[in-house]
Amino acid sequence: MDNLLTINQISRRSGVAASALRYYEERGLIASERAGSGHRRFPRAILRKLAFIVFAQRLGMSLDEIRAELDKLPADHVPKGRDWARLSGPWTKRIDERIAELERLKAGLAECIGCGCLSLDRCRLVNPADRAGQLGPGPLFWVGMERARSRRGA
Amino acid sequence: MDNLLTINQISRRSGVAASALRYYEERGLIASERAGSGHRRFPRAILRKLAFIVFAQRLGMSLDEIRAELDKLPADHVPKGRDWARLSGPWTKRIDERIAELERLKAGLAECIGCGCLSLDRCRLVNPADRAGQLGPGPLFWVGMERARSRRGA
DNA sequence: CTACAAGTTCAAGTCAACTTGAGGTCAAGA
DNA sequence: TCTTGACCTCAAGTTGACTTGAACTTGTAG
Repeated sequence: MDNLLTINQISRRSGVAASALRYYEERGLIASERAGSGHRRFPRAILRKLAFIVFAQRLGMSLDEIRAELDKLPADHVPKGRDWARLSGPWTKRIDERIAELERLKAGLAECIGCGCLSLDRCRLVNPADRAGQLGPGPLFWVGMERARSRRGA
Repeated sequence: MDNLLTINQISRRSGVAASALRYYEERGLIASERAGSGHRRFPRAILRKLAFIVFAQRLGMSLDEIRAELDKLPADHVPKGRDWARLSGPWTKRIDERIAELERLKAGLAECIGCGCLSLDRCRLVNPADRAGQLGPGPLFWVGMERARSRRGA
């Protein structure tokens, strides 16, 4: 009934800490109205947005990236299924890439390490065409690679 | 021929920054002898160890975990293929879990978000049985979850 | 002999995503 | 009236994996 929820109600329902919610607001991922007292009031639809944020994080996206995605949502109405689907459609590719890397690593457990060829400069497994040209500062692997890629805008 | 390499030689051959190598040594992941000058000299076998470290990092392991694994290597001889294999064997499970999660997330892109059911408290996709009981400080997702799990020793 | 590159140590800085703490406001109940 | 509890802001702290900078030493080439 009550369409506006307090920060702790949202926190409980979403599993996201109140401090994190404030942080998300500060970073522009979510917005809130204010009660007369200055307390935040969130529309129920924020829960769906939070679900999206959590989801995207599990895919390894940074908050900046997520904000950019959320900015694509229509401002004139509460986003519906098709709006969300438009955002998340392209992610399938991302997930597939990640799965592919894992499969490669898994294969390497049997092949590469087992057979004894494991060597940084020769092994196609450990050095899959991108370790040579380092990106940002320091070795950025795994999720790190993802982040570096997006920080540079690719 | 020369069996001992300088830190920059190792850095070049491994793609791991010299500063990172010093850091790894400080953290006990690798060891070095010293030349009369006080400069580090690494045996060539260190390259294999570094390959392992890089590999493990791409699997989302922390340096502490990796060190623990490396400590299981025999001290009485340069580790061979079977030694490495014994370490990395159990990881297949880990990788499979990760792949499974990705598959689940991928399925959710079509199902959950598309159909409009996306909701933190109801969705089996976003809330796969562990978001309720939070672990460490703050939301630890994705790799974060992995780390948290191991930090707590499970 | 003098550069200069390559190495050393140690302390401090970086980044993301939060958390924690101090200090303050406000409304409702005993 | 007093207290409790929920909320606020703002600054500073946390974690992991490094990087960067300052100040210094060594080995080698010209």
